Amino acid sequence: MKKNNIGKNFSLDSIRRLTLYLRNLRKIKKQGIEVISSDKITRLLNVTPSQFRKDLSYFGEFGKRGVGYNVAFLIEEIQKIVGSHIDWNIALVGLGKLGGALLGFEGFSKFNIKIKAVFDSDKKKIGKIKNGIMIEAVDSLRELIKKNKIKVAIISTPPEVAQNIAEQLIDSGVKGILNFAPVVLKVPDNIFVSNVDMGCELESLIFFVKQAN
Amino acid sequence: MKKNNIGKNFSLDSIRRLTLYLRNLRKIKKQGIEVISSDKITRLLNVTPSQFRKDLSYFGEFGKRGVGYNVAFLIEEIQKIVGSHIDWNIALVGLGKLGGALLGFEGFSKFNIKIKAVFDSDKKKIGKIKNGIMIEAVDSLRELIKKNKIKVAIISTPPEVAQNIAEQLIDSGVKGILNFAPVVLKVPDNIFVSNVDMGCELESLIFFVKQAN
DNA sequence: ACGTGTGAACCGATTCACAGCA
DNA sequence: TGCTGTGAATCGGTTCACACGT
Repeated sequence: MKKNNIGKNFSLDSIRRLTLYLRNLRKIKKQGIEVISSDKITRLLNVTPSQFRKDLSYFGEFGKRGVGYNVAFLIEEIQKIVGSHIDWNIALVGLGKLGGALLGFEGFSKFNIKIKAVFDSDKKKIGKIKNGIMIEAVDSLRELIKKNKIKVAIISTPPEVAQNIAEQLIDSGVKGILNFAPVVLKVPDNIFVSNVDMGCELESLIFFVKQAN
Repeated sequence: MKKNNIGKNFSLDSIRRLTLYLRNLRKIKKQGIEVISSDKITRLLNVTPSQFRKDLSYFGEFGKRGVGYNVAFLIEEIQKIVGSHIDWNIALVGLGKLGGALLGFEGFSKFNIKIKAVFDSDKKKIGKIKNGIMIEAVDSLRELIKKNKIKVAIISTPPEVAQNIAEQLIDSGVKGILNFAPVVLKVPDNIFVSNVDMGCELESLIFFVKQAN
């Protein structure tokens, strides 16, 4: 039995898939299914059974040979692995259209992610309350990030200011950034950045569609 | 000299990077820089020089040995490769907060991507004009997608209806889907789907932040 | 017999290192 | 000399195939 060989072999994609499994296991549980095999669950997910098993094997043994996985148990265990059994507070910087959409996005709460602080530079917005949370001035970003010990933030600002915001965030203790601004952020090695670049995404999709005629 | 060995070795990521190069080359051009080496440009992009050169090599020879790349020329050539020298019409299905943000997203126009049709099922929205485009009923999706010969669509609907919408789109000739709904779409092999799953993205980011303490 | 867990084989993408040309 | 273009080497992630436990 191997346990917690963290940092060994698993990739970012393994973890992304774990979160995907988690969401789908919850669906499966709601349907009243109590035990499921790697074969059955992965048919819904565009993942191979062996990849599912391998992803889990990095963190322990959760199944029963000859039987499959107990759905409720596996949900618990994956939650422990990815950490979504505990609330996690994040910040959102830039409350334009996209920021507003992210603030209202229900998908985060499924993972116990709470947007705890929201920042914008527009004086018309500052001080107002949206989705039950007060919009703060970017000027108070450092102070509030530190005070709330926030470690993860979303950047949905215009591209021109994204690098500067990133630096302020990192300076205040943030270790992970989900970046929606279409720029490549320059950050130290110990900071995790995940980019969602919708323009590039769509453009490369169009490329493949053209290729295929 | 090798040319147009399309379908040979390049990956989805190669193409994504090409679109990234394109955007950054435009910035570089604006700064008045006329010639740039793979080494200089990739310093800004978290890409290695050899990867930059390899990505381009799949499509031709665009640089001068001992010199570098002519910025304006390279922009032209990459535009030809990814196809953003010609307007490309897409559809948007689901005009919630996220859909609204996408409709107003300026990043698409840089790649000459135009949202040509917008659909929603909310009767209060149908018939209204937003960002200069009329919101259509989902009931007329098939008809309008066919009529406008739209090949690429964005799904930003609630997860429950995403699969059904995808099927309608594919049925009407759509070959590529950018999916924001947090579900795994089941589609035929010849259809390209790119998923943007913000919940999973953020959750896996949190995982790595936790790991690192 | 059945499905997991996992080392080994495989495969594809990245990086290396150098030949080739300005 | 300097930097590109690219075959070869390397690296890492996925899949295979089977031993193992139930």
